[in-house]
Amino acid sequence: MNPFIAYLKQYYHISVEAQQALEEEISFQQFEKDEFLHKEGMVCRKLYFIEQGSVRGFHYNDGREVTNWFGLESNLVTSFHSFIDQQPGYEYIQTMEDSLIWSIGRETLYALYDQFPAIERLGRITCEQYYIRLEDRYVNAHFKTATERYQNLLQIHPQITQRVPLGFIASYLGISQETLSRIRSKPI
Amino acid sequence: MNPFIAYLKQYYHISVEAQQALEEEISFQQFEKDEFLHKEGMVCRKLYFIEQGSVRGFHYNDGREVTNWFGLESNLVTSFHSFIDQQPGYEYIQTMEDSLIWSIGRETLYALYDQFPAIERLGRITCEQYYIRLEDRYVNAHFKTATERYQNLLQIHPQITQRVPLGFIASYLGISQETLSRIRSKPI
DNA sequence: ATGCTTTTTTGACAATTGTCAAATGATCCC
DNA sequence: GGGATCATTTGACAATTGTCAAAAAAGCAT
Repeated sequence: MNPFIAYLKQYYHISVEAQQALEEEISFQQFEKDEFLHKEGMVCRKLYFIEQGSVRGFHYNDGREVTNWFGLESNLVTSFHSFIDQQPGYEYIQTMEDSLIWSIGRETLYALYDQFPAIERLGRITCEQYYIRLEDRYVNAHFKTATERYQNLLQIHPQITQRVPLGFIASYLGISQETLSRIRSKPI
Repeated sequence: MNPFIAYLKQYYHISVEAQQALEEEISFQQFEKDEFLHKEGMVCRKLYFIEQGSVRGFHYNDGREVTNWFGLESNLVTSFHSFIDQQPGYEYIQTMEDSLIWSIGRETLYALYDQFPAIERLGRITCEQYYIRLEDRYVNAHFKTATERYQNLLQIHPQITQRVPLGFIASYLGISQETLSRIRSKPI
């Protein structure tokens, strides 16, 4: 089965018809490392599903790149604010490795919401689940020390340090690269 | 019109039938300052709408209270993680002022989702909008300096310093009360 | 392998913020 | 009104983290 559909079905069961309709509307693309899925100033029209590989969302803050989130295998990603309100945003989405990625257009998705309440339910449920994740991320980022945040990240994504440059991770954790390097070299 | 319903209708138009069904299911309650809407270890079964007053969400971190969010007039609030997954959580919700608050039960809301796709759409849309707010909050909290975060808060909620103790605000901003006091006393 | 580029580490110092303690100011309640 | 409680400010110092600069290590292409 299509991995995107299989992923969605974890959250809520949908009818064969709804599933077929979805399947017809999603498209597949291969990306090389460092390609952009989305850029600042654009309106984001697609919701992506990472089958394999990894991407990051980042923006510029006082001329510096700030990595805001990572998307690994089996993650839905989009430039959320831009996608929902169909406004240009400040965010970039870029692959960090060669990646296999599925996507569905916003217009298409919304048409499916009209046609199949079960698909809209899926939309609601995944949004809720991603809200919870973001909230956890927020609490972790905002109220824990840099060392705790790093250890937390290692627990959730043990492979991440093998796959993602230190600078991106430091930026994601909200600390300088030098500080992260020192945290890593410190004895436990 | 009921202020809760009026608030929801900003996001998406619903039929008179759906509106009546909603109206029958919501209930009203007055709370005094410092009352709890929800406590750690409980499963949160209600979604609240603040007509007047203010509440905060907080939890304990190493024995210290940490204020995670504020809810003022015309805000939907709940202990999100607990409400969605119906699991006990670590969060408290407490009023900060005498408050007028509407609520709807989770079971009831989900029954309405089954009956009226338009209400489920409303659920999806509000979740999306609250996701966006949380993302903004995340970026602001994580990648800006304490002074910038404070000024940002003043811009969004100018009245907040008149209504909320400094300690809560400091905790919300992720800094110590003393640091916030010094930021405030500093010349612009 | 060799050089070239990128990434990571290290050092020295400065800036920011936290902590503890005490003083001041505000509010509540009887 | 006055004492108790709570909230805010201030000071001194310590801890954490950032910044800049340079060195070391790792990765990549030819």
